[in-house]
Amino acid sequence: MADLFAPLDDHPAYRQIANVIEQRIVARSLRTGDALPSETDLARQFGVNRSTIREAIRELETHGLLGRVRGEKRLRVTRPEPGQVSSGVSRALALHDVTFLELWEAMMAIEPVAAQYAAARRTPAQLQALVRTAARFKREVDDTAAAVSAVVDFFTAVAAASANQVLALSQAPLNLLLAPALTRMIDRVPQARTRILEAQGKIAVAIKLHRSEQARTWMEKHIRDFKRGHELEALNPKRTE
Amino acid sequence: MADLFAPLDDHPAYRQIANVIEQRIVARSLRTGDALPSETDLARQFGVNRSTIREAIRELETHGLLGRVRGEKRLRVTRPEPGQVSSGVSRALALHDVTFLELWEAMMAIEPVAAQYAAARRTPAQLQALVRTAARFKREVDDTAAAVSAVVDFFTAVAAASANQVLALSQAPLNLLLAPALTRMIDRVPQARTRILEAQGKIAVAIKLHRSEQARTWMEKHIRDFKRGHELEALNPKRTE
DNA sequence: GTGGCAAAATTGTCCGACAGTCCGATTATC
DNA sequence: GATAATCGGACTGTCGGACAATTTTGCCAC
Repeated sequence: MADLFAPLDDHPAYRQIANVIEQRIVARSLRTGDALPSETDLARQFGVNRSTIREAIRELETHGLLGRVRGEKRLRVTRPEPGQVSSGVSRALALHDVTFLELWEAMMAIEPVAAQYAAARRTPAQLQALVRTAARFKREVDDTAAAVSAVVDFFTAVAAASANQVLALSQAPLNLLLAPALTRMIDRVPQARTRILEAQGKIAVAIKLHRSEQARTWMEKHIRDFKRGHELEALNPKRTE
Repeated sequence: MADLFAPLDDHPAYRQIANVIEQRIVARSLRTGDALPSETDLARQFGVNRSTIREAIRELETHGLLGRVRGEKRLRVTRPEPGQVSSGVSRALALHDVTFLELWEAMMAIEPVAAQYAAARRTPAQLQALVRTAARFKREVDDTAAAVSAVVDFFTAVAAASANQVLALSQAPLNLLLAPALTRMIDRVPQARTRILEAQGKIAVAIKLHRSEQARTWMEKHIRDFKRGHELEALNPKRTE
């Protein structure tokens, strides 16, 4: 049964101010790139102290709605960068103790589709970027950290080539979660590196040739391999050294 | 070619402090539910002014890492709530002007899979919640706002029943973007309401009976309908009244 | 142990201040 | 005339202190 009265929570001034400015930004009344008035000026306009304004600004800054270009002093309205947003999401997921299986299922849902659209729509530049990360993996295959980073970048490149911001932004957080899991796995499962190398090659070719179906299928196999690898890793004893 | 020197960016004190505290939280050295020291105490520990601490805290608060239970004064370590996180993501996507097609493709990737796992793993309680939102849609089918909200909640309920936090969190932002698009569509495409009603029924039954494949298939049809509806809407003239 | 109460602590907000730095305009230089 | 050096103003980051409102705590009586 719903209560008759909702508890009223008084928002402190800094939050109210943050909300007001946020609404202006979302409503495009403040547009991307616009410079914000100075803190002193804002304090005057809102009729509060500068300290209060600063707290409000911090809020918007961490949301990625405000930022400053390097070396500049004044804040400007910014569009939240995918990297910033996704790192927040993956931190949240990490704190919720997501299992590898949960991560894997989500990857299985998203990555193949991204690959499929990437094959259909990639630009030459995107293809090139993708091929380069694949080459990087091949080159640095023995340096675990570099190899893992290359794998992650490969996924990112595929998502970027999909020309779908929603997919790309849904996919980005998965990468950050994948990295640690993959690091463990790649060291303990000998065949992992070869399989990844092969899969990346097949996927890259499919995307190059605009073969949507093949790109999706190979990406599916690729991801499925991760699960196999993870299961194998669980069986193998830790390397003790 | 790479520059010889990278630009050095000095992080202001409030950001450094925020980072330190954040790391402690992520590393579980500060655990969920723990109360944070008072601002004065933190200022002493970090050797900075209380104002600086406050700015740092605002940062962590908006990330959802700190929060306070209603009516309490002291801050405690909190796990970022999915709702909070996803609203940030969808705001970011909105500011990036995602198209309906992008949204649709992402839904098409995620929702059917969520339905599939929901059918496999839903608890009785989750099923009940899901059935209730379906019933709510049926009941309020003529109130556009309420109907749209019910549709969104139906998706949320399915994702929750999938027992996969990653999928659920990937799916949540899509809802917030779907709502406005759906509102326009449902008013202009007469058959939309009936189709949604039918699809929700089929999906609910499939999930009830643990029929994974059926759940996924029906969800696919359901989502596909959205695209059809969107195309029809584009053809139809706006209702002028 | 429980309830009640006064004292201490804490948060939200304000005020004023100052060093370091960025920006724009003015002036000096080639 | 174009460019380089210079200067003052504006702005941010940080500091110190202050105060009301409210929460938390410690204590006492029951």
